[in-house]
Amino acid sequence: MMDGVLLQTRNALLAGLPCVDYARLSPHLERVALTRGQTIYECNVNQTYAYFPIDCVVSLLYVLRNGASDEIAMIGNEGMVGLALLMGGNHMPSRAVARGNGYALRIAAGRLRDAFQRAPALQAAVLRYFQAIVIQIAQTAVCNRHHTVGQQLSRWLLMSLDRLSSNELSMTHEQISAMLGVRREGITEAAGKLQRARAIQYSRGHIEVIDRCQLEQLACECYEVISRECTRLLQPAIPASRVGTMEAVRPCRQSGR
Amino acid sequence: MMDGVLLQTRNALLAGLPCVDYARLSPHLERVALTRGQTIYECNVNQTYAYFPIDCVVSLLYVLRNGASDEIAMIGNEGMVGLALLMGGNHMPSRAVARGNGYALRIAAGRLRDAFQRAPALQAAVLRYFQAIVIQIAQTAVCNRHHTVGQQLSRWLLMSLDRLSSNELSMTHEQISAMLGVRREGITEAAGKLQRARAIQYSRGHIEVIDRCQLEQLACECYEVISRECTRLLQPAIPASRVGTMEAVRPCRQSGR
DNA sequence: CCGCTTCCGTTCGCCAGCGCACATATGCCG
DNA sequence: CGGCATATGTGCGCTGGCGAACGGAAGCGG
Repeated sequence: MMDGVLLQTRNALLAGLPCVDYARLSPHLERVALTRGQTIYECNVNQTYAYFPIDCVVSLLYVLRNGASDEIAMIGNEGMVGLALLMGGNHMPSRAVARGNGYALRIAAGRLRDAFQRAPALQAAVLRYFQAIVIQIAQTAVCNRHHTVGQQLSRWLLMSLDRLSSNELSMTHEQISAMLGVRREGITEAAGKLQRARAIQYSRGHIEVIDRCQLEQLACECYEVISRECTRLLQPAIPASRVGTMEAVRPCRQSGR
Repeated sequence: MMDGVLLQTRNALLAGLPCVDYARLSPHLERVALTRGQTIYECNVNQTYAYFPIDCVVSLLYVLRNGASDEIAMIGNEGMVGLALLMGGNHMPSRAVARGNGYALRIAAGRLRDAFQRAPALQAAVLRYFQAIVIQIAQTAVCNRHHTVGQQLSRWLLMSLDRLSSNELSMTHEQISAMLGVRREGITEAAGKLQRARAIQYSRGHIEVIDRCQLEQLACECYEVISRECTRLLQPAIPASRVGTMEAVRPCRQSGR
């Protein structure tokens, strides 16, 4: 429990809270290990805990009747998993899955609801984050409709990178295809192009991004929008005294609109 | 202003509030006319008023750089327009457009924020509604990826019907195509099939649904999910004393999951 | 070192939807 | 009633992505 304090500041949402609010939550936060592929929430099942990822990414996945799936949002240490629990719906028609091994801080639903009511800064931060998620989902919808697999893959890689501390990720083409809701072959082809363009490099479930800027060129405008809105909505909530705890979250891009 | 009370109860979100909270808002609500095609919020511009539709539908539209567009959510008298204003982001990268002539109640941003903080029931209702919107957007994303234009058109018609008091709507194929993010010809073809199947009937910008059940058969599972979650999330907030004011909102379907 | 599983590469036929072009048809307005 | 803008119908070639099938290749465990 001693390392709890250190760990909590690694989640940007928590790190951005004023000390007083943070202190209110702190005793109820519990560090838990998440394992690759672990289902955190099942579809339409009440969410009993909320999770604040520290060093792993969680995907919100829609699964259709015919087995097809589609990632609608990804959550890293910039946010939290379990919004339905604060919104009052208690559950969602989507599944939450950990995309890698790592840790998260979890808190019981009731405790969090309580804090949400009493701590205005927490409420504000969560609501702003929630808006960021909405924008992410909406942009995904648009992207699904209008952009090619190659563009979507680029966007997805960039978004993943923003939520990881390294520029390497462990996912097979098969797994990525389930996220983007396309065929495995489609990913193989698109990834092949990116590799030939020396933007990425991969082998048997390990992908490394070696030219991030090129990836940004190849991605559609969706990435830029999501990225911009995400920083806009998360930044202001973080007091100056706490900056420096979330380097990994900040994307490297610098372009205007 | 005398008819204000009557009108307010025609918006389900307001109708569901306890009298005390409703009374707090009431003096600040102002009836405004919305005209077909009117832009209520422009992209990335601060939202200064929130709107509670009474007898018209508002679309949230994403517009891409190349001019393509895509409806990500539709809002009728079951909800409100202007969530970004309560979420703290103040604006969204999408546009809000009125889809027909009608009325809405509007309230200044500050007043609503104030009430949101002081009236727990309002807060709860809005948050639950917000979750319903999220689900709608997410399902749209999935639908965009996996389903045919015909299925999507059926879903879209059903969703529109649920938000109108009649089973007739004024939209050209061209306009619908902008909503679904497809070609006009695609809509013409899909609508033609629906008409030949005697599910709908249309002519020059007027579409009438004549066999709703068939439409439900032809739509993808997305409609069912959105519809179910929408009623789940809106229903419980409405005290028994107020029921009967929102017949038009309730869809006619009866199937289980 | 061998065999097996998993992952990636590639091909082929197919089709939904695109973009374009143009042919009607219908209501509206003068 | 006649012209005109708008709405709808239809055809054509094209392409991105699908589904299925199969071959090679890299790791892993025995």
